Amino acid sequence: MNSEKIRALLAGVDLRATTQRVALLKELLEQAHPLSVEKLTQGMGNALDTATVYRTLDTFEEKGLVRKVELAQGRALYEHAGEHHHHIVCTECGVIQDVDVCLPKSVQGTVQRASGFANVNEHALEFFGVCKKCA
Amino acid sequence: MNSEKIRALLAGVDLRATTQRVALLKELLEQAHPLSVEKLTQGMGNALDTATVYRTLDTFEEKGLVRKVELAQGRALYEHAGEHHHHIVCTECGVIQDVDVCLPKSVQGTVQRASGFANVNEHALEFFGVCKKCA
DNA sequence: TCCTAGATGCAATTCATTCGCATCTGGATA
DNA sequence: TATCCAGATGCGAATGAATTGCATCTAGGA
Repeated sequence: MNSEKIRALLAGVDLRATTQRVALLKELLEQAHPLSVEKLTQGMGNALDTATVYRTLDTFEEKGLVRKVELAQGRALYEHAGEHHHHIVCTECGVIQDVDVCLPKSVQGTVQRASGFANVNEHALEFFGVCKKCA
Repeated sequence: MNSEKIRALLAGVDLRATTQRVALLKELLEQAHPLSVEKLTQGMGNALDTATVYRTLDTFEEKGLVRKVELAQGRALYEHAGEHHHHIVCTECGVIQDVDVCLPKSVQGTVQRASGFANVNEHALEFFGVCKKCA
């Protein structure tokens, strides 16, 4: 993914293409799985300040560029917001993998009726197991 | 729920029935929904030290008495481990409600085959929406 | 090229959670 | 029932992710 495409992505959501934003978005696109702020920062050679990474990720999330994934104990993970999908986590080593399984479409409607909520917009689904390497 | 029953629950999982454990378990059973450590402590009149609450909840979790629910931003919630169920969270006010919807039984098997994991033991499923009051 | 709203870096802060350690106590034993 | 001690608790200090205040810098339009 070259810089121009990344700058176009930023322009598409009305964000100034700062050096830091380009670097961070590139990192998120290249590492196509959920990453902690620490890993992201390391991946960019510690060039960005931690506070900047947090603020930028928040901005990206508001613009729909990234998704925040709360899987790990005590630290948030972020991934580029491609198509809707879920994850499976190894309870031994913590490795995270995408899965393409999702809920039957009818479920959110069922939940809405059963819960009495005015509407149901999203869901999060994670599986936990043991990966081959750890088994 | 009287103290004797609670002491029996503790004995059933080989835990000493201390004043603190009885109080905490009682609180968890009476408030039948996920609670933060802060709410739990308040609910017991701030009688227990925070560190004790954390340590006791960890112990309860190991023994299968409580389940830790990671829903809120930056703070864990705990609920008495009754039967397997999921939650729906209001994205406006944060209220959490149980839902009895679950995945079709076949899904974990599908995930196992698709992911290449050695086994799939658990899953977490949360819905997000807007409750009637906030709509 | 100039100008400024917005972005960044740095340091200090917040806040949930954990830990070290001295003291206390449940419950088994004599 | 009195004694004893492994395990539990309280307190305070420490940790670590995340946030914030503020001075400085810069992207990008004028």
